[in-house]
Amino acid sequence: MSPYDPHAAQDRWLPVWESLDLYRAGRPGDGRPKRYILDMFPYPSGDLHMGHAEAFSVGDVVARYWMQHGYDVLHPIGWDSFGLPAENAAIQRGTAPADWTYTNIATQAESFRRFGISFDWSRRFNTSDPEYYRWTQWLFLRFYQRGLAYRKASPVNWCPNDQTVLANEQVIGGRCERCDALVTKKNLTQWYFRITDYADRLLADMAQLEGSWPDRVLLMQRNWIGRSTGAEVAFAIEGRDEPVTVFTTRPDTLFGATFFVVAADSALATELAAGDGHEEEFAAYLEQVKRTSDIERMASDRPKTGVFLGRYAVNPVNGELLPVYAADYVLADYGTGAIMAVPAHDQRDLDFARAFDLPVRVVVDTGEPDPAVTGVATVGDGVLVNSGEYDGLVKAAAIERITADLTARGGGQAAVNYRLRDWLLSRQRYWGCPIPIVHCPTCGEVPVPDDELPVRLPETGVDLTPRGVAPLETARDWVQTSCPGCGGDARRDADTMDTFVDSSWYYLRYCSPDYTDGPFDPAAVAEWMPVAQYTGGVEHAILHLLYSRFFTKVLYDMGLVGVVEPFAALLNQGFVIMNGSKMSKSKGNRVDLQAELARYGVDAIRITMLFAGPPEDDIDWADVSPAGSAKWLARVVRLTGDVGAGGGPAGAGSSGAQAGDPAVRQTTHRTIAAVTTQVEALRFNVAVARLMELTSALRRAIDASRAADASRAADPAVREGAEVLARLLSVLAPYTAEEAWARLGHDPAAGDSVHRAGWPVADPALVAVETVTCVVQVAGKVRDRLEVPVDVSADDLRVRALASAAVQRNLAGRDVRTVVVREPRLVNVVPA
RNA sequence: GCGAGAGUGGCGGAAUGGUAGACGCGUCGGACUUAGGAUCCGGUGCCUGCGGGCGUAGGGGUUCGAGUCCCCUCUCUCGCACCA
Repeated sequence: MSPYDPHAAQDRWLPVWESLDLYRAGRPGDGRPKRYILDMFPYPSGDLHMGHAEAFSVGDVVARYWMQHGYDVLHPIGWDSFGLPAENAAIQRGTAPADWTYTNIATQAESFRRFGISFDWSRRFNTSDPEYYRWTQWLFLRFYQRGLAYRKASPVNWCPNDQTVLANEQVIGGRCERCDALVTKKNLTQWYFRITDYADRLLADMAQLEGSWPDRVLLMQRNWIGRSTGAEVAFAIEGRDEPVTVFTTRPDTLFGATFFVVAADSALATELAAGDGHEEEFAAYLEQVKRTSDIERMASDRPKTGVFLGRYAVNPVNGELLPVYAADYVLADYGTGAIMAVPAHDQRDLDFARAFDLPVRVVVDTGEPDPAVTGVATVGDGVLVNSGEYDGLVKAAAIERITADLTARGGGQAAVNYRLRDWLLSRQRYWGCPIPIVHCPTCGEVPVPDDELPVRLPETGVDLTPRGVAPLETARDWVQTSCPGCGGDARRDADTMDTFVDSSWYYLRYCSPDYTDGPFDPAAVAEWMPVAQYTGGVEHAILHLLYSRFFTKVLYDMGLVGVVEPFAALLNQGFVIMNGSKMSKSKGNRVDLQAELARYGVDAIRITMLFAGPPEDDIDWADVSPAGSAKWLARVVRLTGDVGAGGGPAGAGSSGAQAGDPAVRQTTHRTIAAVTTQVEALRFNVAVARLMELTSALRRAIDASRAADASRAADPAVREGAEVLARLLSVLAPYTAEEAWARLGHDPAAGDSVHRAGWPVADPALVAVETVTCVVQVAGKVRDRLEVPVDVSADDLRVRALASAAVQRNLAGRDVRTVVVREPRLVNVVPA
C-alpha cells in the first residue's frame, strides 16, 4: 500500500464530496431533526488566516458530528462584506470597493472549499449584495415605524482617522475599535437605534443563556448594560422655575448632600452659569474641559476640577441650600447630567469636596473613621445619623423609607438607570448600507417606500476621500431625488449604516437566502432557529452579540421570529498566536496558513488546532506540532491499509454477535463512548487523545497477530476498530478519514463515503468493565493496588486490603482506627 | 481602583473530592538502515540507601482522603474605567 500523501487525498476526495452534495440542508421532505450550527461569518479582508482555520475547524467538528448523528444540519457560510477596509483599499489602489471586496471573497471561498468545511454553499450570500441590503433597509424602516430608529443631535464619538462617528461599543479604552486612533467628541445629528428600550429584556433573557454561553460574556454584557436602581430626586434651584432631577443609588444619604454638581458640558450648566457674574469663569472652564481628551478624562485618579456657578439648589429633605458647581466628573449623558454630592459616602464627591473645601457630613455610621479626616469615603452598610426622623435605620430600610416618602410628597420616585446608551448606527463612509430615508424641506424625514428598495449605492460619481461628511453627498445625481410624500425636490440621507446592522440579522437570512417576500421566510426561521451552537471570537462579546440579541427581540415583537434569543449556545474560540504574542506584520511573527497547509495538509493543521488544548484557549503555534499531527494521521491510514478491504464491513453497534479479540472490541467501544462524550463537551483535544490510543491499540493487535501467524487475515475485531476509527475521525480530519475508509474497502465515489457512515454506537456490554484496579491506601497514601471484580463487595474488599503485605508493612503494628471502603476503586486504611 | 478568571513536568495539556501528570511535543536509549531531521520499539516529574521520600504558585483550613472545596498572600490574563 502506498504511503499517505495528504495532498493527493485532498485532490481525490474533494470532487467526490462535491458530486455527492453531502452538506445540503433543508431538502424538501427531509424529515430528519434539524440543527443549526453557525460560525461567525468572515470579513473579506484578504485570504483566510490561522485564526479562521481554528474557528472554522471547531465549528466544522460540531456540524459534522450532528450530521453523522442523522441530523439535517444547517451549516451555512457568507460574507460580512460591507466595511471600511474596502474603502481604504479603494482609495489607496484606485479600485472600486466592490471589486476589492468580491475578489477577496472569491479567494476566501476557494480556500474554505479546499479546507473541506462542511458548508452548504447553496445558501451563500454577502451583506453587500443588493438582494441582501434591500432587506437591511426594509428592517431599518420597520424599526423606524416602531419608533426604534430616530435622529438626534448629541456629542458623539468621532474617529479622526476613519473620519466617521462610532457607537459606544466601538470605542475600546478611548480608542477606535477598528484603527486604534484616539477618539474625540463632536456634536452631530445622527441616527440611533433605541436599544435602551430593550435593556431590561437584554438583561433578563440572559437567564436562558446561563450555562450555555461563557460566563464571562454574560458578565461583560451585564456590566455593559449596567443596570442600577435607586431614586430620582427633584431639587429646586433658586431662581429657576423648573426643579432639576438627579439620579442617585443612595437616597439614604440625602441628608449628607453638601453640594450639587452639573456636568460642565451639559446645556443645564450653560444655562445656570448665565447672568450672575460667573459666566466668564464657566466659559473658560468649559473650554478647558473641551480640550481635555477622553484618555485624560478617563484617568480616574485625575484631580477633580470644576467651577462654582453662584447658584444654590434646595435639598428637598431638609431645605438646606447646596452650592451648585459645574464639573467634568459628572457625565452629561448618564442619568440627568446632574448629581447631589454626598462626600462622606462617595469617593468622587469626597475628592471634589476636599479640593474645594466643602463640608463633609457623615449620615451613615459604618463604624469606620471619619472620611473628612481619612479622605476615604465610607460606602458600606450602617446606621443612619444626622438624618432627622430616619436616624437609626439601616441602609436598606432607609432607602426604602426615604424613597417612599419622596414619592408620597411628589419630590421623587424609585428609578432605574442604565449605563447602556442608544446604538449610534449612522456612518460617514461609502461602503455600507444606505439609510432609506429622504429629507424633504416640506415633509421632513420620509421613509423610502418598500417597493423602491433597495436604495442602491451609486457606483460612479462618488468621491471616497474621507472629509468628515458622507461621501455619498458628493454623488450629486444620487442625492438629488424627489420626496415620496409630496413629490417635491428632496435629498437622500447620505449616511450609511454601521456594518453591525448588517450582521445583526444574517443568521436569519441563511434560513431562506433566496426569499423575496421579506428578509426571511418565517416558516424557515421557525424550523431552524435558534442557532444550536454559535462559534466565534470573544471580541464580539458585546458588539455583535448584544446587537443581534436586540434585533431578535425586536423581530419577535414584530411577530417575525418565534424566539427571543438567537444563539442557544456560544463558544468563543481562542486566538492563534506566535511566540507568546499576537501575530502581526510589525512583529514579523506571522504564520502563513497557506504555507502550513501546503506543508502538512489540511487535516494535520485541523488536528493540530483541535489537539492543542480546549478550544477557548489561545494556541501558540510555537508550542504545537503539525508534524506530530501529520505523523499520527499517516499512522491511521497505514493501519487501515494493513487491515485492507477483506472481511466485509463489521459495523459497530449493528446487531448480532461480533467475532474477534474481546480486548480489542472493548477498547473500540470504550473509545466510541469516550469520544462521543468529549466531542459533545467540545473537548476535542481529549477526543483526539482517545483516538490516538485506539490507533496504538489496533496497531499492537495487528502486529501481534502477524507475529503469531503471518498468513492470518485481520482479526474481525481489528477491522471493526479500524472502521470505527475512520468514522470517529470523520468529524475531525475529514480527508484522512475518507482515505482510511476507502482503504478499508469502501467506495466513496459510489456513495459509500465515511461522511455518510453515521456515528458508531457503543455496545454497553463492551463499555462496562469486569475488573478494576483498586487502590489501597494507608493514611491516605497509596501503598498497594489490587485487581478486583467490578462488583466486589465492601466486606470482601476490606478483607483483601487488610491482607495486603504492603498494608501490613506500612501499618507497622499500629492498630487500625477505621477502614474507608469505596468499592470497587479505593480502600483507605486509617491507623490509630 | 472595581469586577471576573487562571496558576499542574522542559513545553501544550489530562484528571465525577478517591492511582496526579492521559495524549502529544521535546529529550534519552534501542531496532532497521550506506545514511537519516524517515519509520518502528522502549524510558522520561524530582530525590533515593530501591524500603521509600517529596511533588499541582506560597501559607493555613475542612476531610479517612484536596490539583479539585473554604480563607489569606503572591503572580498573570481579561473586562470596565469618574456611570452618581
